[in-house]
Amino acid sequence: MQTAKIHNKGEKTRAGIVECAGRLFYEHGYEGTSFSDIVEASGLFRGNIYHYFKTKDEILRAVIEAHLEVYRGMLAKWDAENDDAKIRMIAFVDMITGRKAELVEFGCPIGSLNTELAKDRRDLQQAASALFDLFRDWLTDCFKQLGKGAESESLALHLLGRAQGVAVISHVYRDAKLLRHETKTLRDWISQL
Amino acid sequence: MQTAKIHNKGEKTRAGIVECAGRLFYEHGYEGTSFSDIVEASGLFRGNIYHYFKTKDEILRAVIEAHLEVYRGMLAKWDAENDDAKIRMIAFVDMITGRKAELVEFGCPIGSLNTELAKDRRDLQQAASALFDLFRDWLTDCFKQLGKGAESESLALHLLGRAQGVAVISHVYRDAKLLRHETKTLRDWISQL
DNA sequence: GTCTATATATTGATAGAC
DNA sequence: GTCTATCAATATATAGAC
Repeated sequence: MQTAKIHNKGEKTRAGIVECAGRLFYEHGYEGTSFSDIVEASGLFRGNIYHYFKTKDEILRAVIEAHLEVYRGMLAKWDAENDDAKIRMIAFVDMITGRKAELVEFGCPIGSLNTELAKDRRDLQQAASALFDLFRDWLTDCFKQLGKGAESESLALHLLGRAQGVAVISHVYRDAKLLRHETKTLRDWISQL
Repeated sequence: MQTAKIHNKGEKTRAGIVECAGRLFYEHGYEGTSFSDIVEASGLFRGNIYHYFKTKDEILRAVIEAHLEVYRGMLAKWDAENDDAKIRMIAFVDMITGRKAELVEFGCPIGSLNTELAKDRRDLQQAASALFDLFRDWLTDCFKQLGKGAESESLALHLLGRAQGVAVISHVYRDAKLLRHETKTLRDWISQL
């Protein structure tokens, strides 16, 4: 277990590397980002980064952990703000619309990472799939609260898949209007559940 | 324009390279496939492959062209076999179900290629998006025949996105049952149009 | 914990004999 | 058109001075 608070310069440096690498991995892909890219973007020295992470793979695992933490916070916030499961799921869709600029330019940070890693780095993809699990489980709880019982997980995966489809097609065509239209379709689907 | 018929040994060798590289690109990604991988898998020599293609990028462009040709044939077959647009679109969904084994293991050949190239090789992604265009235009025609008029293209992109979502989520979880369930949902959606 | 220099492997690509 | 040898650049990773 890692503390959220940063106590010394080392942890701050480490967190900086993770944030920097996370952005590069998202914008250029994991294999598309070289160690030297991380060196340049972070403003640190090679040896310095290797002091905190033994391998590039380890950096990615730390990035995934950091993302998990961010998304956990997001879900907790939505849970705290709304009792109604439908409104919570709408918040999920609104998050997609709210990030449309980056989604159109770089794709879904979770989906594109998993898709890349699934090709040749199944070990890392297993770690990255935890990001999907997080939303799948949260959505499953939402559907359960709507009385969907045993089909709740199936519905959660359906909605997750729909969201991925929206992200992929909007990204391929770099079309923010298409993303807006498709998320509207998703909101309508949730409303009429 | 390229002739479909192979007339001499050179064209046969070239076609072999394209087929071989296409399979490797699909299974391991474009960047995940090295030139040496193509050399080994094809059983040819480095210089021999460079005789037919000046760069690895050129091989990918030839692979995209070859895929376009295959899919054009598929669409023509569906058009020839069925007058009803709904049945033709069901054939599209059935194709997904029929290829579920490879989709679950390697993802959608069109979607995963575009997603990878969109990150750092926008020049190549532009070429790869023609594969999406092909299905988008064909589906648009189907919706027009169903009397959907001006919203036909929007519906085509919706269905294309849904199909991508099914592929991504089934691939991430390597779950053929999930793919079957989601394609059933797609068939139902088409039926009730 | 910071910084430099370097090792080793692999990448895509080229030259040129046959 | 076939095949070998090799290049230059880049990749990740390491050793070790400070």
